[in-house]
Amino acid sequence: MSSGYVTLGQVAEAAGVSLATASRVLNGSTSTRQVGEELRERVTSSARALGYLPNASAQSLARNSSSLVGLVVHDIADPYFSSVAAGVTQMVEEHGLVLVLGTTDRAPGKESTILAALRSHRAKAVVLVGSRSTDAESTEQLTREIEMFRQQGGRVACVSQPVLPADTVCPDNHAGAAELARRLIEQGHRKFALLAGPNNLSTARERMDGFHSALATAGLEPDHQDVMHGDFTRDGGYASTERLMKLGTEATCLFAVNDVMATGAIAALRDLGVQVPGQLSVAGFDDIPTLRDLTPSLTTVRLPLEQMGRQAAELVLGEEEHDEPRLIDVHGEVLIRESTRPPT
Amino acid sequence: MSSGYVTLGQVAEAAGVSLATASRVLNGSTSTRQVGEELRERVTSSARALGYLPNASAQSLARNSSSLVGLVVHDIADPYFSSVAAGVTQMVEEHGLVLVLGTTDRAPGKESTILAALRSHRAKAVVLVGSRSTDAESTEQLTREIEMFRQQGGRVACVSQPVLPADTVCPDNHAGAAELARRLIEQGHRKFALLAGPNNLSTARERMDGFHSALATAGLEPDHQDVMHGDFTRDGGYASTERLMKLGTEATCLFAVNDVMATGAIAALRDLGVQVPGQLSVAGFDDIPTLRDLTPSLTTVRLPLEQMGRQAAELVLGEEEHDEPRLIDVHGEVLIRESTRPPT
DNA sequence: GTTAATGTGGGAAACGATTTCCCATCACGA
DNA sequence: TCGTGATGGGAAATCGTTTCCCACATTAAC
Repeated sequence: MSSGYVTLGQVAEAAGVSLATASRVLNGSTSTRQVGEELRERVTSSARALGYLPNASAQSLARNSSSLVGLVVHDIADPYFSSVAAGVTQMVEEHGLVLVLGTTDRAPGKESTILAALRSHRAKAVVLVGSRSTDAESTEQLTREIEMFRQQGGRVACVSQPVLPADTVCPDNHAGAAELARRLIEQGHRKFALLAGPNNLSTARERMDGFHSALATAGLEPDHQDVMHGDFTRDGGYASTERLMKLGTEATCLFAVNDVMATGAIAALRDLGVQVPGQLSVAGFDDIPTLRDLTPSLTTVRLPLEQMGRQAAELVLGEEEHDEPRLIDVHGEVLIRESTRPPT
Repeated sequence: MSSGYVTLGQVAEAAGVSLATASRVLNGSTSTRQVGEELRERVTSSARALGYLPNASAQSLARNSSSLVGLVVHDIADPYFSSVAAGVTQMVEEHGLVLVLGTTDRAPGKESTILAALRSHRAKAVVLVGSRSTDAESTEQLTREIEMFRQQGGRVACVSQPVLPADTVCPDNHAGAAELARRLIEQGHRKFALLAGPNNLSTARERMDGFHSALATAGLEPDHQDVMHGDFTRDGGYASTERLMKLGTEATCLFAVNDVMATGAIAALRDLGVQVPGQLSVAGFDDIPTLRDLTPSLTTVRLPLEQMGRQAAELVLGEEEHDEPRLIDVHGEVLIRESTRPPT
């Protein structure tokens, strides 16, 4: 008591039963095994009396599986990730499991490191969020790591990473961006500037491609559009926009491939004295909840971020063990708001 | 190999040494024990060759301590918490440890549950973030749980929870709010409306008290100010503001005790057709990074959220074991921006 | 009235590491 | 040559649970 730990042995002793019996009782009846009503009562009551708390490490060791579930994101302060994380967290706790959060800081090898740690802890499952750079070497390493994780009985799901061999919840970036482009063209825009993010990120690339393909369909020459690459962050958007404006552009509408960059773009334009949407329209992608109160409100493509997190978690926490990877397609809804308007 | 696991025993066998020696090598020499250079080499190389990954559960069991560090927040999607979380995460990973994230959803008993789970996992430390309701019963239970956590060798730090018996990183809410009030009075405001949040939350209460005390000092009657209580969320701020305006107020400035509520307030005012700051000034508290691009930009009190997270983590991950709780006071910097201006 | 089937409980071997003893071996000085 | 340390390495206990397997009843079946 003084030193802190109450073991199952002590509970068993106090209840006058064997270790095995005590374990059986506390595990909520191991399958078909029955334990007498009276003994069951004796065990539970002395467990409660002693304040017994099972040693999770010992359980994991014996069962060769823990109650840990991993979640890997690039940056938890980024509202995109924290929204998805909220969904994942919710489901994980609902299942009575414990969430382990790993952040990569967008460093290439970090995911593998985190996955190894989860493997070492015998984690039940892991949810990988966010498109990664398509760097061949680290992708290969990650794939290997995922394979090992699976072999150890762990389950893997991804959000927005269609490349990886695992269950995936993925927004239809291409269609969403294309639809957005159509709507903007409908508004009268003909010349666009694109804040494209890092060009080796699948998400960024898909959104750009979708946008471009809609332009092509409308008979507009994608090649004539200005494209700026930069960080997927608010500051990245700010910097890219500054660069863009310094270079000069004829665009009447700026499409940032995510809301966070669009926010940076609007800030940059304000600092440069460019009216939004008066002189330049701005559109984003994601519909980040925290950014919904921006003025002007962002025209964007709404993604159910939290729900995507929940779905991904369900994919790995659910009963059924599928053998081939499942893909949940998420539809994005175009929202035309104040930040875009027909060009003058 | 096929079934997935490589144990230390296999590594030892491959290297032709005993389990003990292999362990000593891989633990980086247990204190004074030396292992021959040649053997050391043989062990590490066959560990690498076999792809040995220590079983964290087994290690925890043997050492009676794991590499897990807990972080408890109310809601990870709330940018206040995700900012602090980013700081904590950073330090935890820097120390080569693994972060466990628990969220309470603002439910009273949840923290204790999470703490018990961490105890069960023999977590090294835990950081508790966010003021809790001053509900006597659950506070007592939490205090007990913290005490047990400590007895098991775990360390505890809090952010913004000055009540609890543990190392704490706490903003000086009173002083910050008071300073803000002074600056607003300086601008010419005399009549304020307060969005106070839940009135049993220490943070909300302190900020309100600080604000009020500055008013009193300035010879203004705090009692004459309008006060609205409500959720600490964006929607809570929105709802409270609607109520406030419906009731009517003579205030020229609205102080929301956090930025998230202030954002809701501005949204509500916009929907009601009230100009900010033209007809009504609005001020917040925290300086949430994601909300810095709001228009009008928020007058607020800047808190170094991420740094606070880092400091809390350091408190509990650092070398020295202090016996009496330390308190790190965080100063908030008043930022007068666009959302407030002298009343007309 | 034996035998089989069933239901209950305990004993003891895992699980995979760490760590404490204890035993070789070797070198060195007396 | 014989202690006497020092040094490197192995055997085994230990951590707290789970679980396989066996023993003993009690009852059912033939």
